[in-house]
Amino acid sequence: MARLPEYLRALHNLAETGNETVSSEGLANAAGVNSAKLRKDLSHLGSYGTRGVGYDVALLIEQIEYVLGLTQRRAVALVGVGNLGHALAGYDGFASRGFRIAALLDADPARVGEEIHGMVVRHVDELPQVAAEESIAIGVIATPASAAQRVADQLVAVGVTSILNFAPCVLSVPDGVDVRKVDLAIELQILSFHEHRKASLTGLPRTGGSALTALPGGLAVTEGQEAIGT
Amino acid sequence: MARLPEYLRALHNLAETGNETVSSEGLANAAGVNSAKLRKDLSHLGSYGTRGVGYDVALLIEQIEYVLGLTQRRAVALVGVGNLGHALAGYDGFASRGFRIAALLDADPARVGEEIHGMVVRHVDELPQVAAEESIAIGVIATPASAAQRVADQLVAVGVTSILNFAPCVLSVPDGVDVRKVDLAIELQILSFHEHRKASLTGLPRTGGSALTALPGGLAVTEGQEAIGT
DNA sequence: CGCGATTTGTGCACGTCTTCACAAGCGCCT
DNA sequence: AGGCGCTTGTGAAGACGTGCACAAATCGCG
Ligand SMILES: NC(=O)c1ccc[n+]([C@@H]2O[C@H](COP(=O)([O-])OP(=O)(O)OC[C@H]3O[C@@H](n4cnc5c(N)ncnc54)[C@H](O)[C@@H]3O)[C@@H](O)[C@H]2O)c1
Ligand SMILES: NC(=O)c1ccc[n+]([C@@H]2O[C@H](COP(=O)([O-])OP(=O)(O)OC[C@H]3O[C@@H](n4cnc5c(N)ncnc54)[C@H](O)[C@@H]3O)[C@@H](O)[C@H]2O)c1
Repeated sequence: MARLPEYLRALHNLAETGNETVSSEGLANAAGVNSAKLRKDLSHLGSYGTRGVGYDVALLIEQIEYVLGLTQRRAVALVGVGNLGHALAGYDGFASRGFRIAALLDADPARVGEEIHGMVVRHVDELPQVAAEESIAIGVIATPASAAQRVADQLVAVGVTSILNFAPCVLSVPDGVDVRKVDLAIELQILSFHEHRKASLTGLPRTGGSALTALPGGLAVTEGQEAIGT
Repeated sequence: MARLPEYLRALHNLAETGNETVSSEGLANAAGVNSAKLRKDLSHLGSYGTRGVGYDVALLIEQIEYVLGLTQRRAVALVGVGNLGHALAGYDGFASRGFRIAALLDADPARVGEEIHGMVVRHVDELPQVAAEESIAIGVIATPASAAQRVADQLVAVGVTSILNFAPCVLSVPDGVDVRKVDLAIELQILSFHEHRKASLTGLPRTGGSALTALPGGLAVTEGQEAIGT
């Protein structure tokens, strides 16, 4: 499930504060989900809880990390060392979560050779060599949208089967290749939508709203963390 | 729906390439979704298509932008002008998608006063004044996780009801406040999970796998763009 | 004017996810 | 040893999202 990483982070926090065990309710709170949901999720990866006690934090971390494939530190290739790429290259959250930036790549000759956080930027056409040197598990695309598809093709060509795409466009990849997208503008627009909806509700409490704003049941925006109680 | 922004982007692309109308299938392809799903989505905001012809691109853009509340350019306050904050501040995708960075805020005195892309960084404690100057619609948190909850509280205190959180932690906010989270590590871990699963399947084709890797029906990871055909 | 090609809008069925509620199990205390 | 409180694991029901398949509607053309 997509919630496993969330649980993992919460578990690490708990481990740091000295907790040995945690109840489903406690962990659910820390991860911001329903406790029944959490129990069902965990039950899917086997039974690692003790009734009356809870889950062993260390054991659970181990199990989740195994399921997520974090037992091996995966190599990440970052393509596009611009505005965003610089920030990503300097992000320590990679290393602390089981990943390692193995290469920085860019197409701009002016950028190639530049050293960022101890890593030298190489040209994107060197991708085959980079992949030969060490197995790239994940490719991160931080180029403009116009170049994203081409970069994706290059990544796929050297055997990368997982891509994280920051460019605002859809990528076409062969079967067996996973693509996940992070699009800032989409997130903002979803928030804007909610703002608009909230404004319509408070502003015109009785008109019923147009068919556009007051949709039947409200437009469901999936995956939202949405208004966790105080 | 959360897919509306995706449609909107595809529509803008189509408009730029001179298309007047688009069929549900065409737009679905451009947005990477099923055509039936797209039609159902669009039908929820009223009927703006013409049978036998398709949808009027310009009209549809207008309608979606209205639903998303993009008719007014919303002001965004960015809190935490560090590594990531700098990249965000320089991102032109804000402006081109209906948003405007109205303020840059940070707690570090060394950062306050710094000028980034024509905007001067102000202290986070000036948030009330900033909010008074102009109505902040959305707050973006790009601070370390340890400060995120505090910043969220400050944002809520000045009336912000939509928050985009880049810090890897769950935020507690009152009812009526929407929070969306972008967590890079989670995205990578989901990809890692798929990598692990793929490796298990090809490596041990017949063992059936442990209960951990070969879950019944496979673990569903929602929202994935996942392997769109060539 | 009528007909066929095309495309939308939607009823329906199916699978998935979510949540409640509770029995079964475990540990602790007496 | 037994009882009691707490917590897990799960069955069942409901809500929800998805996709198929088709009727209704529109346009262009003869
Ligand atoms: N800056 C942000 O905060 C931000 C936020 C969200 C999404 N994005 C998206 O991330 C992408 C990058 O944004 P940015 O602000 O860093 O842009 P940028 O222009 O600063 O950087 C893009 C980099 O990609 C390189 N590049 C171009 N074509 C390439 C190719 N074919 N192969 C390899 N490298 C290539 C360029 O040389 C440049 O260094 C854009 O698609 C943008 O929409 C940016
Ligand atoms: N850098 C990345 O690529 C990246 C990617 C994903 C997520 N993140 C997350 O984004 C957040 C920021 O990352 P970063 O690399 O920019 O870190 P950073 O340390 O470079 O920047 C953090 C900034 O927040 C400021 N800050 C600290 N406390 C504050 C407060 N109470 N109020 C206002 N400002 C405050 C600091 O002064 C600093 O300027 C972190 O939570 C990180 O996990 C970063």
